[in-house]
Amino acid sequence: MYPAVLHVCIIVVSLIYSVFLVALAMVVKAALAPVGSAGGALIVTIPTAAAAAADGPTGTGAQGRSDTTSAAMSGSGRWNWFRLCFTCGFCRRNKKNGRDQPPGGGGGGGGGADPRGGPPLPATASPSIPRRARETTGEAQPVSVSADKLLPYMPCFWSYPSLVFLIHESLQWLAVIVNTIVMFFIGSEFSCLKIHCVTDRKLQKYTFPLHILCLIIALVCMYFHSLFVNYGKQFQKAGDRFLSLAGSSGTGASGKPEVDEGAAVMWELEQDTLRARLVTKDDVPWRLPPYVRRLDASPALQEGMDTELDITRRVGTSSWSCSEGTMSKASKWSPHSTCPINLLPASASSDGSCQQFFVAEVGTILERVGGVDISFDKSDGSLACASLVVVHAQTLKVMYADCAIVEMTQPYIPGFLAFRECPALISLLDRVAEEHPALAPQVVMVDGNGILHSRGFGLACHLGVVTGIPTIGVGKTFFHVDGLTENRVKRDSLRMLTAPGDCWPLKGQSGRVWGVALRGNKDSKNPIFVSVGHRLSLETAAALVHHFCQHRIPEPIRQADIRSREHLRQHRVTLLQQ
DNA sequence: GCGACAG
DNA sequence: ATCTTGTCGC
Ligand SMILES: [Mg+2]
Repeated sequence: MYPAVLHVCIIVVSLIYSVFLVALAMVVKAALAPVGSAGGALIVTIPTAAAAAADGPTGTGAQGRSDTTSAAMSGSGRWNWFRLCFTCGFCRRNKKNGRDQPPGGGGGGGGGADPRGGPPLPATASPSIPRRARETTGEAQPVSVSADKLLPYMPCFWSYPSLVFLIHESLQWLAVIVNTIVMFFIGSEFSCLKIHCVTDRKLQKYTFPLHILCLIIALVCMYFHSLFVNYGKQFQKAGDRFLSLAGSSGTGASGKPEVDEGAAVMWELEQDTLRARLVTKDDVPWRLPPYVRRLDASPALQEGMDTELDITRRVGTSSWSCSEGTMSKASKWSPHSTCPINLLPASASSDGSCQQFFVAEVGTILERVGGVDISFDKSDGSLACASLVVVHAQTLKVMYADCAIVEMTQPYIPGFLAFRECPALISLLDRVAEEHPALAPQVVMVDGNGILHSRGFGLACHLGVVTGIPTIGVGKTFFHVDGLTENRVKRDSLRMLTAPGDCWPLKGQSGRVWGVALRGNKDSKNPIFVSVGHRLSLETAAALVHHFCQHRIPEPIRQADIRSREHLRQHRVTLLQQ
């Protein structure tokens, strides 16, 4: 019976909430259009237990403000106010604003208050009300909702899956509403539950008016909420699959992009010709700095790399064959449908044509390590921002950063990432070599695999061979190849990688070592996958990547990721403002 | 036979 | 790759 009641509540609240949100969004959107850069916010205040007990129930009130800098919050309803403001999708709690919760939270006993709108813990309710209220009003920061924070979230608001949005938010809202209702009864002293206990040899009397019920309901809500947050992605995926299934019967054009098989043949040919120039051994003019520690597992890596150089077996199980260019029975294209691979790399220093970046570098010590990444816009598939960052090897400080808004022409097709991302990255590398040659990277870490690839030639190899710069491939998720599956690799990594710097070779069914799973950080339990790009051995690459692993992602790639995303956000703002 | 599949 | 909330520890 109780779940049914809960279910009805969720549905009712969702309906009201959705209507409210749509109306609100339309109003704000219309109001913002002529104003331009001035922001707007709608503020809804709901009292919490402390405020209600101190001032009596004030109910909910809505105030519209055009000048956002003068918005003030009442009492300790701060968190609830914050919650409402956020769920409206209008402002986002950023790091600078986050100081409303003092970092030294242990200083007061009031740290037990539930920030999610649930009821505060009983022990802190009555004695800390005045101090807490004073603190709150005293440091009540005017919450500024500036236009550049507000505008980029409007499209997201519309594109957020409505079912997920409703369930997700309504569960939290239910807790807030129940809290409010119960607080109303508290204000009128409807009923009380009294508990006496002894602490510090002193009799304490606590009064919990309906708090227990409120607590139970809120806990149930929080339970469902956490359940939903955990499995939200899977729900979303299932929903997408269902929708695409339902849609495909009607339209048929949804989901993955169609692969032009003629282009795929051309791409495979290009990969094969470029792979002839690939160098998988150390072939660099500079030396590794002494502070870059070589990893312990080095001998195993070297042995595995050397033994399996002439694999001609077929990787993958697809029936597609490229003999004579006949795409016989392949209705669907697959990245693992490959020609027999000849993974014979060229001998080191086979051609000197790639040396234009290193004329004056002979004998120096490695100093500048680059990282590249591209961020995308979901609403506009062709809009993207490519970024190149150069990080100093010893200080890990950013020496050079460059972003460029680019237009993507090719879709993402597994196995052919290079044909989507390489042009933008090459132009960035060309630009730094031309305009700031002293800052040009000596190595580039690429957000994508190198050798670890269904055809043995991933994005990092491609970029390295085309530009001639030594590259390292760093993957965040595993790319299935040669009988290695993500589940097994993750499980083994969890078992084997215990200390930072631990790595183990990814040896496939054929015995070839495709790369290493590396645990860069003490805290990151899932590894990154380092593979050879160009002109660097696997051992050197892994040691270098580990040296930059302040976080799970090595610093150059991480910075490029962050900066490209931020640049794209700014670009979206300027686009929307004009 | 079908699904998996870096960013 | 993209969307999102929320918590925790250094
Ligand atoms: Mg990337």
